[in-house]
Amino acid sequence: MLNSYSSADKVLLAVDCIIFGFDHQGLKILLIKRDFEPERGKWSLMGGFLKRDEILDDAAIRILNTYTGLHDIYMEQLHAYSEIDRDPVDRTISVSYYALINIENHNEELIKNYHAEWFSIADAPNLIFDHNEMVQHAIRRLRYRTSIKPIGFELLPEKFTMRQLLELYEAILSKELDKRNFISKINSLEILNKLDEKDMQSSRKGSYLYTFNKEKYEEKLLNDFVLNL
Amino acid sequence: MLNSYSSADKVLLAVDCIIFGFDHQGLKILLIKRDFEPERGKWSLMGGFLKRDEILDDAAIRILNTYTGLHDIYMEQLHAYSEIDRDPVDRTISVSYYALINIENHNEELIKNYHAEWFSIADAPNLIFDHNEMVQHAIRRLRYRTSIKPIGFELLPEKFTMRQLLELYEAILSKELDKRNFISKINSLEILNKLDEKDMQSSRKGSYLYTFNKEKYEEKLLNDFVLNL
DNA sequence: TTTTATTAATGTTGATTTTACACTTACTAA
DNA sequence: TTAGTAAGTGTAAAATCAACATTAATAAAA
Repeated sequence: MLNSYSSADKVLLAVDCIIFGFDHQGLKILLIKRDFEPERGKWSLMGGFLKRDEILDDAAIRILNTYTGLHDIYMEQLHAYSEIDRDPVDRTISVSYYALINIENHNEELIKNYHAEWFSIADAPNLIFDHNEMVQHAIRRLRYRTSIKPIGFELLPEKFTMRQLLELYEAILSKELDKRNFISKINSLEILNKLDEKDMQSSRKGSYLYTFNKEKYEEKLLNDFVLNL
Repeated sequence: MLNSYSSADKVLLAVDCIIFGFDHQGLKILLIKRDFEPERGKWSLMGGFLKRDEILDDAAIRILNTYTGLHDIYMEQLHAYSEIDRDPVDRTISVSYYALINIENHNEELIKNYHAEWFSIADAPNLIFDHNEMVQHAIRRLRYRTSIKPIGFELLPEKFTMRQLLELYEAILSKELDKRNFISKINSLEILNKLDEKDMQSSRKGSYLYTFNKEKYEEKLLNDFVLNL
């Protein structure tokens, strides 16, 4: 008798994505200006509804792809939000995901079409519904992840300087780090390849460029560790 | 126009609870034998459907209360599970919660009526749907929580011995801990009150009983720390 | 009453990790 | 040639962690 759940209430299930990027200005999130009611014209996370034949992870991937054109992005489920009136239209439960992307890689055109914009974490506008809370939650999770997994591959360009990596960690943890201690800790992880090439933008002397050593990096991703920065 | 979501699919939303307890045999979970189809007679987590006028946290509290009679229990949301056919009856997304309870406190009668039973983590039976995965996930989360928050208040009786606390941590982390190092680390947190009273069950000498210093304990709960055990 | 058996309680030391800290180098542009 | 700028590098003191064994208290048995 496959109808024993008939008395239970069905609800809408949404997925909202907190998309993190990083550039010289610091940690950023990608937001869109809603072009439908309610709250048309207000800023919002990127979201959508779960489809009947879709799992949550795929819905998150679909939504990210719709607004950025990106594939194969690191995403992680965060939390389900269920306040009764969180969405005034209909009872909607939202499951949030966060994604880490290389800010240079997204599709500019899509971003424009959707009235999307990157905002620094610090001066992001007020968001609709409970999206502010979702963002705060995502930042906490990202900070935690930083302490047990290496980070950077997803948020930095292919080639990057030590300073960029340092500033990324500083942005995520929102605290200053000691340059020498940071470098020696990162080096002890052995996840970087030092290139012969230098980046000449930042100084006359130029600073060496690095890439991630993908094998080592992924090995570290598998086994949690504690990285005290 | 409050009908713009009309095209989206609605789904059933369930809540499943992983209920942890602890006694001299170690870490346990509370399971019930399902008395309805599908999978009648199989072991399962305690679950139920989200009601239209209810938030997820409250649904979890309600479900826990239904099966144990307990109120005011530490619970934390874990994860949303959404595989298409995870429940063969109808498309159901389940949000899992885990709870920590004092195993002595539950209502025996309720447990009996529902055919519920405590199982050691190690030899719990196979569970329906994706409930095994939920349990594994909950154990990982519990382990993590142990490393950044004090634990015990919720799982131990009011008065307990150092040995009990040690064994609780050993059960959660599933590794042996050095007794002296453990005691000095716990003492350095200053979250325990040592009583004049002794427990005479365990030895001829008797061992001192402790209670948690609620204020200090909750202060530590607020501020994450790292407890390397 | 003495002995025995059992678990509780307790501190130290060496090893490791973390933190704090400042000068020299390399290069370009003036 | 000089001046200016960020890059690159090492050490020592402090804190924390990990390993380890003996004595104390008591009840039960002899």
